[in-house]
Amino acid sequence: MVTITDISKACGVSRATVSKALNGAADISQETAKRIRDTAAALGYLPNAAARALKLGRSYNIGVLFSDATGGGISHEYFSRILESVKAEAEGLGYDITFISKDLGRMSMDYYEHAKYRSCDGVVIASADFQDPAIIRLASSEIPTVTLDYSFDSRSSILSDNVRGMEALVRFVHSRGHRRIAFIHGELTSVTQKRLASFKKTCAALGLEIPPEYIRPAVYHDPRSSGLQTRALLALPQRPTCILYPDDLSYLGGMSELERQGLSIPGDMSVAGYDGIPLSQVLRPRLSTYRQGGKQMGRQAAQLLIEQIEQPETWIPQQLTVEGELLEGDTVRDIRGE
Amino acid sequence: MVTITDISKACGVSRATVSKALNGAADISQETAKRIRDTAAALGYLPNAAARALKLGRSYNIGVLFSDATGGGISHEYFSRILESVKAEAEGLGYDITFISKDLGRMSMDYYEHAKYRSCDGVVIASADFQDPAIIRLASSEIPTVTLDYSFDSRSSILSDNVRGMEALVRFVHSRGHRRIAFIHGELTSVTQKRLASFKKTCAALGLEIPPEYIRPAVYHDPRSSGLQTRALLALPQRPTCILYPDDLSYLGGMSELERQGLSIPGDMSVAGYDGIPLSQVLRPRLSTYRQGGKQMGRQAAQLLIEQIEQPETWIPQQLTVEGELLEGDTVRDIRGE
DNA sequence: TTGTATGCGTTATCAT
DNA sequence: ATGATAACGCATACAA
Repeated sequence: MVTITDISKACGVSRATVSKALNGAADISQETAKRIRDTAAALGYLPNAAARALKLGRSYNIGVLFSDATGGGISHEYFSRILESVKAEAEGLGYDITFISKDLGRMSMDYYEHAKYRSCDGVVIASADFQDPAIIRLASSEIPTVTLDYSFDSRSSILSDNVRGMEALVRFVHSRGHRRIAFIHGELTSVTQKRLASFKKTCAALGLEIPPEYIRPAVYHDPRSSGLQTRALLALPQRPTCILYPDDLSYLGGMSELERQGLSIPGDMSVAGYDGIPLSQVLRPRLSTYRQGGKQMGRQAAQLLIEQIEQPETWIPQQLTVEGELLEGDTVRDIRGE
Repeated sequence: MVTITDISKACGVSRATVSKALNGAADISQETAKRIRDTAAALGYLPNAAARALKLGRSYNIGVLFSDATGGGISHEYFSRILESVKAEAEGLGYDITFISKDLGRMSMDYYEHAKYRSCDGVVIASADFQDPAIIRLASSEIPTVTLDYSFDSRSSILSDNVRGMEALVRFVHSRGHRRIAFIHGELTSVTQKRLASFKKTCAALGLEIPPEYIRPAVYHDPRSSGLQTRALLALPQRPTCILYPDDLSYLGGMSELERQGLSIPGDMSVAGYDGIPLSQVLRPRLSTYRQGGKQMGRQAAQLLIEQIEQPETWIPQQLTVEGELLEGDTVRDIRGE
């Protein structure tokens, strides 16, 4: 391994001089600096991140936290998109990324400890149970964090615009003549609460009376639970004409149930999802859904985090909202005039 | 930050003693060791990975390389599945994972330099252009590597069984009565060569004559190019009755083209994909395809790599083959007797 | 403009 | 069984 010591010997200068030259310090003569840089390149010198981290207390490494417990594993398209954009943005700014998890090998650590152990300069909390004490500990610590789809007090966060998204969906469905709209929602997180409130508010604004049995609880990204709720909705004396699902993946459970009962989409039942993952647009009929700007969310998260890391003095917590886009798709039938 | 120095003061012993006790050295008395461990826990001590890496030359960190140039970005289901299982297995064995890329911030590095810079103990090369000199440099270096779906000489690798997979597909299609089978293949990588050879060999074994214009080049994970090749196949005087696609995602391009021409699947044209990603089984009709054991491949890759890292003496390069599974799906029509 | 000295937190070697 | 010491590679305060 080539170190600054090797370079200093080769150049006949001290290690301090080499270090300064390599870091572009002002108090090194042009020629010396050039000579040093040239031999560094010739020797194939690479800085040692560990030594630097030890010395500086800065690792140029940011943690990314995907807790699979919530079903938000990396392999879900929505999250892998976010991961990809966080990675791209962070790398562009000179930061590597490392996954933060519980329990590394036989050491048992919580998230905060893991991040500390790796001297992460900050952590993007991309998907997690925000009630988990371990998450709260991390978000309350001195480590800079940015959360996605949840806001901790005095912390930065990137929020998908759930209120507007749900409103757009309901208005769209309504515009196609639907009046009996059911909503299968996910676990009662803050995201769900926003969507629920927006659903009710928009329905009220449109003069729709939604019977309580049209609003049903399920689990995000779990087709099975949404399938069961679909069955329950179909068993009602007065069926809805359209069902909104917690997310695109959950819709697949509903799709199976409708298939099983021989009902066609959207002929016999209109449906809509949420997320707008690529999968949804590959289905036939194309799913009506609301696309969340995952890519932009990831980028912004990385930017906000690194900004906080690099300018801690002037930093102020921010809640950024990223807008999505209605994908009309083909699963909401126009029933006006029927 | 709590360091071993703090513990040594609290316990009235030397730092060396603390270090030994914490690492379970034999030459520390039971009671001292216990006292040290207890106060370490009480003080909330965490080892510092950077210091340890600097001292030991081991980082307990492994790199994962997904070069997006090949279109194998993390957000592709096949790769995100692999990433997830590499991560899970590595973490279970006490290793963190870091993405290895070219060009971190304004430093320009190649893959090898990036891995060195972060003192990675090893690298899983999950998706890459294996002709890229930068990849070759990494795989020829002193850093332990495991490649997926490609073998470098004297290196470990995990291979999906492409020969058997293609054979299974062709035999399945043949068993349904198809004799005019077209194959749209990806770029000419070693994987493609195996699939192509297996395709031809199996066809020959079955007594099928495949005209050269039935074998067409496209690009992996690129629906567009497969769509164009589909169009070309449909324009032939003698159309095939079944088209094999480079992968499930590429099939989507073919699907669109068939839709556009008003052809039904599998009524007017039978098709099959490759990979068996979850998406393929959510489509209607369900795609006939061959599922690659991504999860197992990731696990094995991590195991093989860490084995090599931890027992460099007894290590021998291995090529492990992971078998997949035929998913019959509903896109290959039974045309026997027509 | 350059060099000297020191320490970041850890572990390994060698004394005691 | 325990401790003193040095070293890993780097950056910085300070001296020259």
